Amino acid sequence: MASRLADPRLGVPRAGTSEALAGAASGSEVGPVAPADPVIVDFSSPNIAKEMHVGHLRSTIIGDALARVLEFRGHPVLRLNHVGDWGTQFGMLITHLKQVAPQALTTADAVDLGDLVAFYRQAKARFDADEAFQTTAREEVVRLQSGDPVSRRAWQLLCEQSRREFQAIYDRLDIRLNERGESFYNPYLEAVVADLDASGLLVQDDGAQCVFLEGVSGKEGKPLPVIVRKTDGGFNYATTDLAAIRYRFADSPAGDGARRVIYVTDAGQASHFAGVFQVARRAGWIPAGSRLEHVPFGLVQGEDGKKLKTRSGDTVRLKDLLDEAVERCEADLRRRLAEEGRAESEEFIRHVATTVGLAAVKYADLSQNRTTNYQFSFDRMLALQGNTAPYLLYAVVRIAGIARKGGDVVTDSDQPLQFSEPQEWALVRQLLDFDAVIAAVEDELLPNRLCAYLFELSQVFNRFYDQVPVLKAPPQARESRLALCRLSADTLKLGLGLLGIPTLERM
RNA sequence: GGGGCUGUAGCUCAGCCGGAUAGAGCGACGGUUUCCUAAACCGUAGGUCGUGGGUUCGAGUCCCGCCAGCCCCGCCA
Repeated sequence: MASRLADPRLGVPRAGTSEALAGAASGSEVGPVAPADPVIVDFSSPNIAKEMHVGHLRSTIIGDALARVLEFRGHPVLRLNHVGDWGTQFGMLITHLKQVAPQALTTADAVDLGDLVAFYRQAKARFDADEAFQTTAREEVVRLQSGDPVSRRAWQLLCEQSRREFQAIYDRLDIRLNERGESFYNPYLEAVVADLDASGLLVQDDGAQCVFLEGVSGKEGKPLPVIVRKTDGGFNYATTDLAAIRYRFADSPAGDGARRVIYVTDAGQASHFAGVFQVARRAGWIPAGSRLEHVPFGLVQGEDGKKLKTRSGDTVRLKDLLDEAVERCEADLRRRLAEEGRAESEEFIRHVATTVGLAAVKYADLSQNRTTNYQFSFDRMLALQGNTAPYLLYAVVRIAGIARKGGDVVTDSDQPLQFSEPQEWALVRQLLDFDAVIAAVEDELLPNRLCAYLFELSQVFNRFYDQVPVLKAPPQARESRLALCRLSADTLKLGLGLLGIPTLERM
């Protein structure tokens, strides 16, 4: 306990160092310290010219939390936003815009993202219905991919427009990401196919170039192919994903030199990644001892158990969803303040509502085992009791209240800590589990384990708070209890921080 | 047709790679406030772990069959 109080890392060893000794001294059993291998977390990944929706929310929140945990453990983490900024869709969109809104392709800010989404929809409809349009669109893709300046400029404008919109969301959620879209891998696609050919994996089938998968059979018992070059000579997303894997594991400067690559996408892509991973492995692109992992998550469903939609049947925009969470939170806070006769500044109310609202959205998502579908409910996530963000944040607030009224805790007190009550021991036991939980999350990539731990910690703390006096305790017990409070607060703040959730002093 | 995921209390979910009487929250019912924010705490009721077999000293957990829901399956990403 004493060593934890003096340790800003709360007993979690940093990978690749000998801090495991410190962990052992405090009685933890984290096991051998992993080397500080470079890790890539590929997450969020929205598509240009489309709006972010709840599907991106899960990837963004889970990916960010995993990246934070891995960073905290001492790994150099590259957070990659593999945005959909390449491919047939741009042929469609640019062709359509050239005809109906050419200014959008030459002038910045001529259209906003909402317009783009509408244009995209129109373009897609024409593409599906009109063969001539389809041909023109495909030609446009070829022009873009071969670097035609007019196409290139149009593409850049579209990307910038979308990028600003995405960034607003990321800023709001405090998410750091490096954009490296599909287009980045364009120069490597030829080499990928050449490599596969050289290793004898490439097979010409039905006009397309494929690699046939081992152990996976499709219709009529034929092996399932991964198509890396289409009949028309173009590449597709599998080629891009392969190029990305190859680049990410390749040593610098021709690559990222990663030793663990993590993809946070919906579970629907599981078989796609399984196929692509197998091809990459057989091509010899994955160094021995490296980990290549798909971190799948389930669908976000409405309370009816179906895919989440607005009342009018549209997909829910992420921005609207976050707004509503904050608005509901603010309304609830104002009602509560009125009931309690508390007067708080507008700034306080806005700050608390924003923090709690966004925390609730994040926590609701992270606290579930990601592999299952997840039922989205404002009422449940904003509930003040139960396994929710407000409950955890409230525990932190209670401790802050003690600190305000009880002064500072002496960090290097000569007095040995003394505990007598079962509630104290329960809290001690829970606090000492923190490092093992972090190690488990690092290994299993399941943020809900950390959530469950923090919820239990809050419960144990609330019991302690309710049943054991702190400030009114006799001097020696008081010091020990204040130390428990401080370590509880530190653990909650650090743990929530690793989930991307900031805490409050008052709420 | 092939493959994947899921099925645990009325509801939403845990259950950490088999180990003791299956856990939590919500909801229901009943309590607690001259005291550090009651956004809390305490208690009661509620489950043949989808189903049928098998492996094991021991299965919610592993294997097989079946049923139900969702998702994926050659040139979209």
